[in-house]
Amino acid sequence: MARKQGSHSDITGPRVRDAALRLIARHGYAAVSMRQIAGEVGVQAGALYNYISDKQSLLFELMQSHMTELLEALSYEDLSGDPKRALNRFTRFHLAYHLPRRDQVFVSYMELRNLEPDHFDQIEALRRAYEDQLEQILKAGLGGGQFAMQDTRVATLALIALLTGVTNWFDPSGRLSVAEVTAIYEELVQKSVTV
Amino acid sequence: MARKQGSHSDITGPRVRDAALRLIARHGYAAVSMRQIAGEVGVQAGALYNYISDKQSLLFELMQSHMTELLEALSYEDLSGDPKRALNRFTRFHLAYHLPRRDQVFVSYMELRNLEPDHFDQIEALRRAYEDQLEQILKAGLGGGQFAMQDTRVATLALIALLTGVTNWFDPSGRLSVAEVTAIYEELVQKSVTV
DNA sequence: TTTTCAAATGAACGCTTGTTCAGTTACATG
DNA sequence: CATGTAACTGAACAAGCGTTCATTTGAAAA
Repeated sequence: MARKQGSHSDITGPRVRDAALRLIARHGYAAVSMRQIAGEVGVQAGALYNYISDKQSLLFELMQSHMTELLEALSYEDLSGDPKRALNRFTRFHLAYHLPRRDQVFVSYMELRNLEPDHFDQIEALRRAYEDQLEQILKAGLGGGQFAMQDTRVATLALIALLTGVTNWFDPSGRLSVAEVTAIYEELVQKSVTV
Repeated sequence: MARKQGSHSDITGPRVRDAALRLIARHGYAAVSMRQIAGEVGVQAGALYNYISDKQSLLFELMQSHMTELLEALSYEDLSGDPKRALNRFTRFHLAYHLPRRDQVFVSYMELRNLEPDHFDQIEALRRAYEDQLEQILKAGLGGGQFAMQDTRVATLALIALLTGVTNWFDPSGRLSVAEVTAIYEELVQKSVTV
């Protein structure tokens, strides 16, 4: 067989990335074979190479697109003005963006060690840019007297770990809704740095 | 060659686990081969099977011993009495125990998905027991009026994520000492749940 | 209807994987 | 000094790996 109906390149391409993302999130980059990804898509392994250059690039592109899309989405948020309001906005944004994208988050945070050095550096730079946005808020609040903390950099990393950790346990069909979880995290975050 | 000097079984055994722990923490379970572990120890791959039954059991035993030792160490802490003091003690314990054991933490938190179902269940039960100790403190403080939070379970998971995240960035030769980092985290944790 | 070519197959490539095991070595014991 | 055996080697196994490529397919264009 070759292609079965119509033109496929604009359909199969995204399907390859979707399948790879899901499988890698579940089993890890090294544990997932190209043949598994191909099987999920419904093609032979060789066909994947019409859409990716190699396995390593596939991983990098998944992580890179997650990070750039995250940063772009954040850029639409208004984080100026009152630091308390900005911190709440950041918290809400982070949860709203990450909770529906648990596979992306998993891959982006767990597979860093499987990136080649220069791919790693690129992802790290994007992550750092994201963290810096939060740190700016904390610095503003510290300078303005609304916040109190011993170290804005450590507080930034601590709060991002706290916020991102939600993806490890949140169950959309569980006890709590996204709105309820968001309210809980908002309070924890707010209080942890407030005077 | 066979053995080179003296009896080795009580030396090589721990060396196998040490090498496996370090390599798996760096590269991931699926990415590390038995030959790499053997090479690190200085033996051939076949010799590993004098000390482990198979690769999967090796991973499980690494994670299990980390979790049981963690729980045993925690059992020596006095977490009764004033919830505020107990929470500070828990925070200090968590950091003091985890910071010098970054490889164990990495493996225990990242390789859960590579465990077979019943191994996974056993590790999850141990983790849950650890989390429950923190939740008891939060519940006591909530009942006693020292703490305020919307949900003790979510707060527990959030605080553990915050505390464990430190292992991802802490650098013993970096800007901050363990004592300084501990002080920073103590304040963040304390404030996040205080009335 | 014929031509064209994107999209896929499926076999093959050299290499690595976890694991087993007969054989070898060197130490401890009698 | 001889013997037993713990500790290890090194080869082998079948299976799977990422990747390449000549070939086939079938729908769209002429």
